[in-house]
Amino acid sequence: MSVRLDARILLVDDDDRLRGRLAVALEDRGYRVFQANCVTAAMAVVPDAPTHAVLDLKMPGGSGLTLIEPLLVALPELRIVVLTGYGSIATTVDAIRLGAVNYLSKPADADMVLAAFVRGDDAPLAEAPEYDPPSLARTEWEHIQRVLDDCGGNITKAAQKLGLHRRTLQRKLQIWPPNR
Amino acid sequence: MSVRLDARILLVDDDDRLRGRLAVALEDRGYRVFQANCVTAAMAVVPDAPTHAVLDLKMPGGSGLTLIEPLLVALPELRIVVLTGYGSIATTVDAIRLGAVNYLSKPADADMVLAAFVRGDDAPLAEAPEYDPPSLARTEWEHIQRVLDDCGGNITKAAQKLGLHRRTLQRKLQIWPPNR
DNA sequence: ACAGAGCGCGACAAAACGCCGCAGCGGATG
DNA sequence: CATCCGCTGCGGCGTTTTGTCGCGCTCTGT
Repeated sequence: MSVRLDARILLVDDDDRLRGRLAVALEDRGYRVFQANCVTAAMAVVPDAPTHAVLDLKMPGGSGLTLIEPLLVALPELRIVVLTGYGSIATTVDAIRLGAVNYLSKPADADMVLAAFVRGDDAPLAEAPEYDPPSLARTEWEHIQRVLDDCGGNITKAAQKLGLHRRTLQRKLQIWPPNR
Repeated sequence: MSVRLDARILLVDDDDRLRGRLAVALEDRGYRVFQANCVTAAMAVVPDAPTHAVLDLKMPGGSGLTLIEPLLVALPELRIVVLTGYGSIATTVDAIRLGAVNYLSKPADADMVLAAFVRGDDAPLAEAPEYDPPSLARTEWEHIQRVLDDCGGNITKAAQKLGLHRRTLQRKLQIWPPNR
């Protein structure tokens, strides 16, 4: 199952570059895309009747969580996916309870976004315990990727947010890309 | 806001020790507690009309996720919290969509469980995502704690699941406990 | 009583890390 | 245009952390 081609997708993210990249990728796949960089701009797109929406959580004008309810009131059929820098259980709970169909952590490409919409479409799987604890190296890698993305690829900032030396982050990134 | 004292709490977990500890702690606080160690045993408690439930995800007889729907059909007012070894965004999404009110990662004590029920009671917060990226050391520590708990405190098993040496885990645990 | 599994810990080499400095490279700023 | 500023990539070096052995101890079960 996949997202139907006549879907109209609304992207809400204050990061112009990331949002732009995602928009292009989705348009390349044949979808109609609307963009907004803040909460108010997002509500202004309502008349265009989007069928799907990607909401960033961390925006200057307010969290994407606050958008979910009004959007669903205006467009009850809207399928919302929440996108955030580093996934947290707490915000996941809030997002889903508010009516989002899925939750993604950055970095997320177009295919991941579309897959997230789909998972919301079909019946809940309600299983797949997939219980192998992720290795320490794996969680470290994922967290580094998230923070790096959150810093817009700025290694220096990411390093200090992660609490390690710039040189060390540099070396980790140099050694690890093979796993990706 | 807190859980009312006449609540009847159902605990479903195959780990007898953990479940037992939680049961005692909840009973000490004055709550009526029912226990079950598998899916079928849990359904057998339905006639006792529990008002709240804590479901473990990883059980031999099947995932706690599969319990959510039938439990809610039988007891529509039931407030369900899902408890799991290491929190995953994917299972959180499934759990909440299936009707759970919250999601917890082990180790979780009685107060955390009760708080989780409450968060399900009041209106969704939908704000304050507290956006400070957790340091690498912090996420490492939390993940280690989860896996360690999942291995029942067995350092040897936890070490190999984490992909590092037993001696190394031992040293990390020796240096860090102050943070806990 | 004995085998098996874990734990705690010492020792030493290998690997990773913190830290300094230097050169190159765009983007502002005057 | 010259200049400053912040970021990157990289080499080197001393320090810290890991990996890997091995030993003795305790606990559990048949």
